[in-house]
Amino acid sequence: MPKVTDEHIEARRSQIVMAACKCFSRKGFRQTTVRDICEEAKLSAGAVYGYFKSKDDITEALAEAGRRNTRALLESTLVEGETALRSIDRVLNAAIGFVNSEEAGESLRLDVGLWGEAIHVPLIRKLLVEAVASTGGLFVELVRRGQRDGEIASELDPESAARVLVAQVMGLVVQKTMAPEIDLGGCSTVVSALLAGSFATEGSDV
Amino acid sequence: MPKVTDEHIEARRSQIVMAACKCFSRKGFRQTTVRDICEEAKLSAGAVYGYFKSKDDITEALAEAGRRNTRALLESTLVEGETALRSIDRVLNAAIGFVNSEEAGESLRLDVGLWGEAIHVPLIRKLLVEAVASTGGLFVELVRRGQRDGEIASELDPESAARVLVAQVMGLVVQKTMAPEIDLGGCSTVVSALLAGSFATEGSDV
Amino acid sequence: MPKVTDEHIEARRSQIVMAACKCFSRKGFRQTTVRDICEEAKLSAGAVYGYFKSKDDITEALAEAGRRNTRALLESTLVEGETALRSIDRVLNAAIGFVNSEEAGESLRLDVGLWGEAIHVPLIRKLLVEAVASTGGLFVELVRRGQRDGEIASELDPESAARVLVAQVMGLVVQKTMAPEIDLGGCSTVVSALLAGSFATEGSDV
Amino acid sequence: MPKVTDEHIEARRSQIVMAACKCFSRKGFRQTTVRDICEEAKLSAGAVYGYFKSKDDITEALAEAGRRNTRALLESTLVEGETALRSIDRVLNAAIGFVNSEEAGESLRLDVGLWGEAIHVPLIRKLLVEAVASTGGLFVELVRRGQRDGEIASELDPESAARVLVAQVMGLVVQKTMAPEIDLGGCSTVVSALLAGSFATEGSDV
DNA sequence: TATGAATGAGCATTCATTCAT
DNA sequence: CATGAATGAATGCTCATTCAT
Repeated sequence: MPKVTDEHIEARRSQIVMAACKCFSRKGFRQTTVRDICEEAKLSAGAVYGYFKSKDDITEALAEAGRRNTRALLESTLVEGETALRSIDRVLNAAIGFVNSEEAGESLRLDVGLWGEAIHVPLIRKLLVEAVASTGGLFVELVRRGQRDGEIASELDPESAARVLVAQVMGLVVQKTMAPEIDLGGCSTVVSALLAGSFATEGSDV
Repeated sequence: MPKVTDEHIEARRSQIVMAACKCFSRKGFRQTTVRDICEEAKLSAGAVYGYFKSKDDITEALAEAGRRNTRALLESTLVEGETALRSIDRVLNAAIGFVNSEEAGESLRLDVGLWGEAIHVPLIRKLLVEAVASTGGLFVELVRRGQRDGEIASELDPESAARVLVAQVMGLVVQKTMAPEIDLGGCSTVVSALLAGSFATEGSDV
Repeated sequence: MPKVTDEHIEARRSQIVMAACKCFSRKGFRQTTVRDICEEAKLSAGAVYGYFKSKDDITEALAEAGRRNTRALLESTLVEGETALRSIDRVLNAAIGFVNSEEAGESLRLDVGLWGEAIHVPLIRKLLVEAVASTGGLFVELVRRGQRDGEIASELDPESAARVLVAQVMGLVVQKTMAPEIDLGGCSTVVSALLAGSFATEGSDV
Repeated sequence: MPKVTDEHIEARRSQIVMAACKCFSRKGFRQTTVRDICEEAKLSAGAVYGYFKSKDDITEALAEAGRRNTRALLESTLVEGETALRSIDRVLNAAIGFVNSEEAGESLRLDVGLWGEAIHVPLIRKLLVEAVASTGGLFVELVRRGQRDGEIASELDPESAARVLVAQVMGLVVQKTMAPEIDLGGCSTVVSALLAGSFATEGSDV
C-alpha cells in the first residue's frame, strides 16, 4: 500500500496540475476558480485540497512543471558534434518554430500568464528565474564553447549573451500570444542573420 | 457649472489611472481591488465609477496610456541625420538602458502584468497589439531605410526584423521584472555586436 | 417674488411627481433611481432635493396625487337625477371601461405598485386607505340612498357594500395589470348582472 | 454522497423560501436584503446561493409556492354534490373568511407585494397570471355547470364571470392589507346577496 | 436657487477553503 | 481517502443624499 500511495499521489497531483493548466490557459489566472479546476480534473474540492494546500500552491506546481518541460524541449534539440554557433542557431530556430506552431498556443498563453502572475507571487518568480537560468545555462555553455573555439567574439560576457538569446525567444512568445495570427517565419531568418553577422552588410558601421 | 468640466474630467481620469498603475504594479491585477485604487487615488468608490464604468475599463485606460508613453519614449530617442543602423542601435540601447534603470521597475511590472492579462481580456490584447505595431512601425521604417541605403541585408523582411528587434527588448523586460537584481549592462554590448555583425567572428559559419 | 415662488414651488413639485410617476410605472419602484426621476424631470439632483426631502417623500406625493385623480374621475361619472342603483352600475361600468382602456395602463401599473409599496411605507398606506375611504364614501352614499328609496336590500351594511363594490374594481385592476391583453368587456356585463340580480336565474337558491 | 440529496435540496429550498416569505411580508421586497433572508433562514450567503441563483430566483420560487397554496386552499373548500351556485358562494365566503382572519395577514401582504413586483419582473407576472388562471379555472367550471343546470344566467361569459369572482376577492385582499383593522364580516353577506340576486330589491331596475 | 461631483454605506454575489459524513 | 454542502470574508458596483460652487 505504501508504494501505491506514492505513485497515486503523484498521479493525482499531475492530474490536477494538468487540469489547472488547461483552465489557466483558457481563462487566465484571474478568472479560473478552484471549482473550474476541480471540474476539469473531475475531482471534488476536498480531493484537490488533499493534494495541494491552496490555489497558489497549484500554480506553483504548474510553474515547476513548465520549467521541466522547457528544459527538456531545448535539450532534445541539441545535436552532438556540432559547432557551438550552429547549435545556438539551431536551438533558437527550433524554439521560434515551436512558438510559431499552432499547438504551442496553449502552453504559450500559460507562460505569459505565469510571467504576469510572477510579479506578485514570489515563489512563482523564483521558479521562473530558475527556469530562465536553467535554459540560459545551456546557452552559456554554448557561448563559452563558441568563444573557446574562436567562433564567438571573446569579449562578450557569456551570461549576458545567453540572456539576450533567451530574451529573443521570450519576446516573440509574448508577441505571438498577443496576436496568434502573426507568422514568425521571417523572424527565424532575421535571427540567423543576426547570429551570422549578415544583418548589417559588409562595410556598414554601427 | 464652471468651464473646468472637461479638464477636470481628464485630470480625474488621469489621477485614477495613475493610482491604478501604482496598485497594479504593486500587487498585480488579481490582487488589486477597486477599493485599493480608490484609496490610492484618495477618491470614493462612487467618484471612481463616475469616471470609469468598471475595473476593466480602468485597466484599458491604463493600457492605452502605456502605449502612448512607450511610443513617446522611443521617439524622443531618435536623432536626425543618423544612419539607420546607428539609430536602431541607439534606440535599442536606450531601451535596454531604461529597462535596466531603477526607476523603470514599476512601469515594467505593469507591462508584464498587462501582457498576462491580455490573454483573456480582448480589449487589452487589442491595445497591446497596437502598441507593438506602433513601436514596431518605427523599426520597420528604420530597417527599410537601412536597406535602401545598403546598410542592412536587403533580403530580410522588414516587418520580421522589426518584430525581432522589439522582441529582444520585451524579453529583457520580462527577465528584468522577474529578477530586478540582474544587470543588463552586458546585454547592450551583445545586442550591439549582433547588429554590427561582430557576434560571430570573421570566418565562422552558422 | 413671494407669489411667484409659491406657484413656482407647486409647478416644480408637480413636474417632479409626474416624472416619478412615469418612471415608477415604467420600471417599478425597486428599479427607479432618483437619477431616473431627475432625468425624466430634466432637473438636477440638488433641485429635486430642494422640493422633496427623500425618494419616499416623492412617492408619498405621488400617492396623494393619485388619490385626487381617482376621486375626480369617479365624481365626473355621476349624473344628476338618476336612481342610486343605476348610478352604481354606471360608475362601476365606467370604472371597468377605464381599466380596460389602453391609456389606463400606466396609471394602473402605478396603482398596483403603490399597493405593494404601501405594505412597508406607513404613510403610503395611510394615503391609500384614505383614497379607498374617499372613493368608498361615494358608494356608501349611493347605497344609503338606494336603501332609502327601496332599491337596495335594507339589511346590507352600506359600508360593507361600498367596500365590496370598490374591491370589485380593484381586483380587476390587478388582473388587467398582470395581463394587459385580457379584455374586460364581458366583466361589465357580469357586474351589471350581479347588481341587477340576474346573475342567478329566478328560482335558483344559494 | 448519501441519498438524502434530493430531499435535502428540497428542504433547504423550502427553508429559504419560507424565510424569504417572512422577510418580504415584513419589510417588502425593496427593503429585504439577501442578508435578511440568510439570517432568517439561519444559513450563510454562500449556502443560499447554492440553492438559488439570485434574489429574483428566490422571489420566483416564492410566487410559485404561493400559487400552489392558493389552489390547494380553494380546492379543499369544494364539497361534492352541491349545486354550482352554492359552491361558488361557499368558496367565495371561505376565501373572504380567510382574508379576514388574523393569521392570513402575512401571506396577504406577500401577495400584494408580489402583485406590485410583477409589474416589472416578467417571470413573476407570468406566474401570477397562471395563478389567476388556475384559480379562475375552478370558477369557470362552476359557472359552466351552473349554466348547464339552469342556475346561472346562460348569456354570461363564464370566463368573465370567473374573472369577476376572483377579482372580488383580490380587491378585498388589497383593502384588508392596507387596513388590517377593518372587518370583512359584512362583505360576505353583501357578496352572497349579489350572487343570490337579492342585492337589488324585487322590481328595482338597473 | 440650481448644479452635479462627491460621498460612502450598503447591496448582491462569488469563491477559496473547511469539515462532517 | 473522497465528497460537496457550508462558510463568510471580500469583491465590484450602486445610489440616496449632501454640499461647495
